[in-house]
Amino acid sequence: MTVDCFPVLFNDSLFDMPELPEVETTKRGIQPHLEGRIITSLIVRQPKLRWPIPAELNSYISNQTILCVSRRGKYIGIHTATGTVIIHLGMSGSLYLVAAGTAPLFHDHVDMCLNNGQWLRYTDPRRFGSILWHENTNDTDWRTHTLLASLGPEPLTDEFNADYLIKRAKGKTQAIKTFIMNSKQVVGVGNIYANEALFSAGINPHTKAGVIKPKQFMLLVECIKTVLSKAIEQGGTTLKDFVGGDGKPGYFKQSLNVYGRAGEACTTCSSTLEETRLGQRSTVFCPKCQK
DNA sequence: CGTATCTCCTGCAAGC
DNA sequence: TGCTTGCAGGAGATAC
Repeated sequence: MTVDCFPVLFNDSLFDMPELPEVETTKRGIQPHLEGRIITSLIVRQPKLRWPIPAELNSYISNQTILCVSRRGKYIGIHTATGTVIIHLGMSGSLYLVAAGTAPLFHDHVDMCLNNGQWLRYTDPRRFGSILWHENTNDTDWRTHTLLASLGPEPLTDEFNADYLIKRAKGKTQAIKTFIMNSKQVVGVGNIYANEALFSAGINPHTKAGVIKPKQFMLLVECIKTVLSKAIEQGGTTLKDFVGGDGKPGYFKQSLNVYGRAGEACTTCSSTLEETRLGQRSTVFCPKCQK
């Protein structure tokens, strides 16, 4: 049996959490298997995701050729001539290719059947993800969809720089951590990487965004770019172990300095890392290194 | 308008 | 051992 499988899977026995690097890795992984293929049908076993999968989606995309696959923030777009399938992985979603007919497990909610004997399988235990449809019109593309229209810049582009962030932060009383996690300011900075970037930049997560100095913003921007691009290079990370198709566990987790290390020693100064809550999110920082 | 809180869901861990 | 409870989190919805 030939299983031309996308070689990156999450270990489903462990908690996993797609952040921007995982989404980018997923997009890169599935892209070559999808582009140019024809969608023969869509099998929906569980339509109840964050929003219902459109009931007519199968009829919209059947017999359509996949023109390209793209990413905006944590959204993946699968583009056809008539519109775009918009997929968000939520907190526990994953996408990978299986051989046609592969028996689904309980959380394998959707299969997009292709004309080459492969199915793009969507798995999502917590069902926080979404699969939506944006129909093409004359003057719009998928980025004008309600969920994408007001997204901030991509963190790894030049558009995301210190000048931009300084302007956006001016007068803001919001904590810097929740500020950079707001997708209207910049997309793709999830909880893990927000914690890590603020540690690298030496900024206390509680600091009001508006009082941060330009030089600190320059450093913060660099740290965000570095932490995200490193993770992408390494094929993404997860909260626990990340398993590649070659069977080797991921190793980026081992380079996390603060996330998941509350009560442990700071890698820089050996102080005990503290944990607090910010915006209902676990926040870990070094009280000595991050002022 | 800006900001904080609530909410969806399930798997896992801790506590009894 | 088996039950209950709490927690984790992306990001839109809701409430100030």
